[in-house]
Formats: sequence, C-alpha cells, structure tokens
Amino acid sequence: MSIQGNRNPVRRSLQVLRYLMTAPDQQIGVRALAGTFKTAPSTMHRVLSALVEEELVHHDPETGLYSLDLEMVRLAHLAVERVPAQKIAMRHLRRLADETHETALLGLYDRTRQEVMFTAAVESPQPLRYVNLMRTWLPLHAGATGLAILAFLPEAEREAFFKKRKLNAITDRTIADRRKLTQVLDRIRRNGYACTIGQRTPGAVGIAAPIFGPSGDVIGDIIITLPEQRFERGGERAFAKFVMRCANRVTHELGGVPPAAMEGSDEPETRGPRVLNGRSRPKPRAETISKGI
Amino acid sequence: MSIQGNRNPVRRSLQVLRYLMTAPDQQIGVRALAGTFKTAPSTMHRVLSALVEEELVHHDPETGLYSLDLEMVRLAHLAVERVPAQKIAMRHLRRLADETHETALLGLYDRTRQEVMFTAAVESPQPLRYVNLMRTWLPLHAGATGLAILAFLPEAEREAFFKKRKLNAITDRTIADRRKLTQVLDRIRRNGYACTIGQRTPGAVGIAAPIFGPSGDVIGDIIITLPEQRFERGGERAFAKFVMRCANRVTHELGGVPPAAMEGSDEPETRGPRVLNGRSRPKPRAETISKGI
DNA sequence: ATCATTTGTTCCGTTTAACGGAACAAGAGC
DNA sequence: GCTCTTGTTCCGTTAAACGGAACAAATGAT
Repeated sequence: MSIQGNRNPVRRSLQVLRYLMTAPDQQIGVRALAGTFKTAPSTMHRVLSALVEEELVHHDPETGLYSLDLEMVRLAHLAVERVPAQKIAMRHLRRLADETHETALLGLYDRTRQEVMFTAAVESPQPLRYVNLMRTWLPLHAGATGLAILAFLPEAEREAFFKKRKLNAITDRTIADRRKLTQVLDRIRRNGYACTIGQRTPGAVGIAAPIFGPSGDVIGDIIITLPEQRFERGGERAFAKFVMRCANRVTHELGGVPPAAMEGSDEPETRGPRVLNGRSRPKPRAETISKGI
Repeated sequence: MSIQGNRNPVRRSLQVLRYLMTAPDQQIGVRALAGTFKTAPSTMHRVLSALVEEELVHHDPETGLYSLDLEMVRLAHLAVERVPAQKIAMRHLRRLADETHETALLGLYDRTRQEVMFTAAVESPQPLRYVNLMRTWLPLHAGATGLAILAFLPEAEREAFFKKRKLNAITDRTIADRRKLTQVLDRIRRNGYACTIGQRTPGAVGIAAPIFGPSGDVIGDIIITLPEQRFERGGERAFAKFVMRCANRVTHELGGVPPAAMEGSDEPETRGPRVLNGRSRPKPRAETISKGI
C-alpha cells in the first residue's frame, strides 16, 4: 500500500474491522490478514488485539483464528435501527405493497456519495417479481429510484453531480445524454414522480416519488418495481398516485418539509392523526435529523 | 479515564465509533465528544477525521456536526446477515410459531461473555404476548433461555461460569442457590429442554431447547415464551416436543452435531431432505464456523 | 449593531505508541 | 523423528498521537 513510512494505525484498524464485516471468510488468521493488508504479522496481531479488547472481534483460543464478535452484530442492529426514515417507512411500505400488489422499496440518498441505496423492502405477493439489490450503492442517473432523487436535488447539487459523474449506459435504455436527461428530470419535477422502464435492470419498471427531510432536502424516495409484462401504460398514473401518497406520508411523519411546488398536491389522511390547520405541519421531532443518517 | 500518559489511539477510535452507534444523539459535535472522552478537541477532531475518511462517519459541512454514515449502516446489515444460525433459524422459527401459536425466538450464546442474546423472533399471533428483550445480553442462570444453554455446556465451562458469576435473584423465582440449580440442570439435560416460569420476567413461561454447532458445543437455543395465564401444566410436554424438534432441525441444517445422549431422540423430518443412513449427518458446510459468530 | 461566547479547525513541539524483523512455542502433516 | 506452519512476544527505531494555544466563523445576548 505504501513504499515506506506511511503509517496510519487508526485508519488501518478501521479497515480491518470493515474487512471482517464484509470478507467472504467468517474467520481468518493473523498472517492471512497481515498479507492482505501488507503488514508484518506482529503489527496485525496488535491491531487485532485492540479489536478484541473492544469486544468487536472474537478470538478463538483453540484455533487462534479471528472473527466478528456477536457484540458487533448487536451494535450493527442498533445502528440499523437508528435511521429514522427506516422505521417510519416500513409500515407505509407494507401498505403500499398491499395497495399495488407490487414490491415496495425505500431508497436512501447519500449526499456525500451522491448515490442511493435500497434499505427496506416489502415484496410483491405475486410469484413473478424482481428481487432488488438491497444495500448496494446505486447511481442516480439510471432508473426511477435515482432519477426521482436527482430531479429534486438543489440546483447546485445536481450541477455538482453532472460535473463529477459521467452517465454510464448501464442498459441500452439508460439515458446517457445530459440534454435528454435534463428534459426528463423537468418532467419528473412537474409530475412529482419518476417512471422508467429497464434503465438499470432490463425488463423492470420502476415508479418512484421523493421523500424530504426537515431541512427541505430530498433524503430518499419510495419506489415500486414490477415486471414489464405486468405493466400497461394506462396504469402508470394509478400506480404513481399510490407511490406519491406513500412518499408524502413518510415525509410528513418524518417532520420533513416538501418543496413549495408540491404543497397541498395531496390531501392528508382522513383517518388517523389529522392536521387541524391545513398549513400547519407536525413540528420536527428533536431526534430527527436532516443529514447524515 | 486516565490520570496522565495513557494513550491508545486505535482503541479510542473504536470506542468513538461504538459511541456513535449507540449514543442517544444522532449527531454530535467535536467538543461534546471530546468532553465525554476526556480529550482535547484537537485530538477528537483527528479521530473523527479518520472515521470520516473511512466513510464510517458522516460530517455535515454546514452544521459541522458528526453522525453515523449510511455506509456504516450498510456494513452493519452485512454483519447481521453473516451469522449462519440466524438465517437458517428464521424459517424454522416461523414454523414453530405457527405450530404453537406462541412467540418463538432464537438465542445465541457468547462463550467469552458467558451470556445469551435473542437475535431473532417470530411473534405469537395472539394479542396477549410478551415482547422480549431483543439484542440484549442476558444471564445464563435465570430463565429457560439461559438454563437450556447452561445445562448443555461442557463441564469445565459451566464450572468456570459458577466460579465467575454470582447468581443474582432477578425475580423472586430466580434460582439463586447453586445446589438447587445443579439439580435443575440435571433434569434439563435428561429432558432435553428447559421449562421455567417467571425466573427472569414475572408471569412469563419459557420453554427452550439447545442447538449445537459443528464442534458439538452449544451455540444457542430455540425458545417459546407465553403468558402464565395461557399455560397449563399438561401442555408442557406438547410444547417442548415442538421446541426440541425445531432446535434439532436447526442443529442439523447448521451441520451441527448434538451430544451422544441426544442422538436419535427425535426422528428427522419425513418430508423434505431426508438423511439416508440414520447415523450419517450432513457434513458441515465450509463457511459454517464453530465459534465466534 | 456590537460584543461575548460558542463552535469546528489548524498549527507545532513534545511524548509515546506503532512498526517490522527476529526469535519464540505449539501444533499439523509427512 | 523432522519440517512447515501457525499465533505470539520482544525490542530498537521511527512516525503518529497528543494537547495547548491561536484561529475564523457562526451564534446569542445585549
């Protein structure tokens, strides 16, 4: 990794931890790890000892091998439950899947990475369905999930995206031309949702609507996906209406504020907690945050 | 934390990461963190920078605050899915809950910690039910979950447990006397399951049977819990039979080997994959490990 | 509007932990 | 028996971690 003299103890310890969370092998030896990280066994041994003392890594005294500790798994669960949108969305996703009979997903946007990830899903009850790539970073420019976010990004941020990323054609239906893409994004903004066919996965239709955080920025979106065979052009608006309603509900419950253009485009629930004054919104809960998780 | 001169950069960085995964606040500032860890702000700033560079922590450029990164959540999910018993057990738990109409749980044992934790649950369909403490370390000496493990631990390990831990009475029905407890454990070993009432949670009945790893050691157990009102003495054996069958199935599918005394105590499934020779077992899969996770 | 206090951040001389090579004990395979 | 492997310990050298002070920017109170 470095010719010489480039140490960085804490970063490497974190890299080792990450490795143990993702590596194909459940358990691994000191020398093997030292090999992959290009350090002396003695060094790796010290790093592992620190991880063991912090109870993040388990050391089998018999075989001498190292693996992730159950405690780390416990912490991992806590981390997952920390995402406010996640917990809230789950219930609404169930309902959406119920209404549409198609797979409903939550996509979360990472502003630093400029990518999206599916973090929750309720699968379609129908036998033929796509199983989506959960917890994998996906690009913004291909597929409804990404486009619904890209369209509602602040001007400057979208500009930054176009400057940094190039529009790889993932399938033959991916929009790789910026001018064309800009037009599509305009339409998405007007409609309030994105609908794409086979831009990322051949044969897969996606319909997505954005959800907003308390700061007014897009933080992710709600998506349904279905096989192209089951999709008829006429059905788009009906599906989209369900998806948007679901996304709006999540936004509201999150204490999020949608952009002015979308205000009142959908009336709130008649059942359940009702806002007395049409203009007032539930105030953001203290523990709800705008960025990061 | 230390009077002077006690540094440990890598361990502290791990502690900070752990803190960010568990702390009540979703986002936090440099000086606040420096305060809780008793370091200079400049030091904490350096630590956080390392965590940010590793993409485990998110830094909001506007507010300057730090929080867990979505990437960490992604890794966390991967870590959770790494536990082999977890994935396997889920399906069997669903079936057990279906058969008994009670809440079914998976408990995983940590040998180093000498404690047990619920990591998966399928809830009873009935309205009155206990919601169990998921992902919390629980003691071995109180309640069916712990006892079913304690009973099947190797002699030496159980001895070590008694030496280190003292038997706190959690409820008035907790067995705090070692002689009494030893007798109870003997009976559990003979029966193949543990059945307790209110030893850890007042009014809660637990019925648990151990599951074994490829090395032949207990790695956890399968449990059902139900309210005392719904429990009639006569039903114990019937429930226990279901629980043991579920636990045995998980053990087998894990490539685990039960102790000799339990061999053939329960015939394998008639439907589904069938072992041709009664004595042969499916050989452990390569990725299945014995300890650690 | 102005001052005072807060925030996160940078810099730097001193301190100390990280580094890797070599030597170690223990176990597996032949 | 030997040999190759494993994880581990030791130690002199070296570079990273440390905290205090000074910083700019944002916030809150006056």
